[in-house]
Amino acid sequence: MRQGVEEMSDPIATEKALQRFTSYLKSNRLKMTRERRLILREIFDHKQHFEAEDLLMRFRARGEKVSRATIYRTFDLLLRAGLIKKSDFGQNHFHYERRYGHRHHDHMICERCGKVIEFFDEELERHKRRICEDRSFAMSRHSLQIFGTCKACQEESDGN
Amino acid sequence: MRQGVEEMSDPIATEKALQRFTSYLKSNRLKMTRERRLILREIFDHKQHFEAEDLLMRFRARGEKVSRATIYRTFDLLLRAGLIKKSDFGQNHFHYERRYGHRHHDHMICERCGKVIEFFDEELERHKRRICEDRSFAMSRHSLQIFGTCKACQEESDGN
DNA sequence: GCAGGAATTGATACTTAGTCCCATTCCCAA
DNA sequence: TTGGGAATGGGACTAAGTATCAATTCCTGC
Repeated sequence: MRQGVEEMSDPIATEKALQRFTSYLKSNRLKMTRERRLILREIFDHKQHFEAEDLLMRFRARGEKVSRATIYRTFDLLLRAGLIKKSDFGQNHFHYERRYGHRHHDHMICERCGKVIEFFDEELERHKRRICEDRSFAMSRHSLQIFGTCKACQEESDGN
Repeated sequence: MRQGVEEMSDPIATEKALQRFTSYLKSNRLKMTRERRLILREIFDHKQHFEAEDLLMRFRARGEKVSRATIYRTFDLLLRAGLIKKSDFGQNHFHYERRYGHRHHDHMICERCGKVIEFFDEELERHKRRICEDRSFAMSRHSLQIFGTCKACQEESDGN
């Protein structure tokens, strides 16, 4: 399976995220540690989407000592700080994506090549809000995934 | 956590589902077995939503001999036959729901009491289709979950 | 109705993702 | 600079789901 969403990093965003994380920690009387800094940097300096195991492997490959437990614990903090987002792409583990400087969006997932396409549609958002209002449901978050076949894969199979 | 969606069974639907499953099996040169029948009946004679472990426990409680492996294997067949649907409600295991005689719908999940509210909105569906068309993405299925607090839970916390 | 081979099952071992535990180490405010 | 709470590592553990394989069941053709 090929991979998708290789959008690269922005060093300024990384610094801002780091600042935001530091202040989140401080305001909760938690500490900034070497490991937490490493994890945040690894996330914001690299591709948009990532997974826990994936990050662990990258650290190991570089000989950087960060344990699996710390990775999961830090993800949890980053989620609370609103710096990352957790989503389910239909596999048996979670996918994450960095969030700082990224507005909400939904996903299309190609079942053939695994590519993840982000999209945003204001009208769709309005609809979701309206549906909740109609039913007096207080929405905190939502998650929409559309599975199917991307354009490239459709063309590929047409060609054969 | 309280449970939601207790919509009860319709014996005619159960029989139709059984017929459909039998013909699906036949056309794939697979066999109808005691276990497969039991599982399908258990699903269609009971509540709309269910989980693998949940079903296993119910069989065990009744002294009915059906193994975990068979349950998962049968779920897979029922999915292929289009008789059940698999969804993710943000826990670390999958939830399923029967599908026969049920049109597509989305879910609201109350983060406080665990209730699952089904809803359907034609305009929202049209939107999803349009978004895919605009991007030449061939949608096969989609899944929308809205997380938040249901009306009852909101009122409960207002009262305190 | 029966035989026989393919399909299915159950039990258990295994895998994978993620969590728990706790002794040791690290951070940082005073 | 230091004291003590916070955090870490790493291994044990859990939970959901999958693989294996010998034993059993189904069902088609005779």
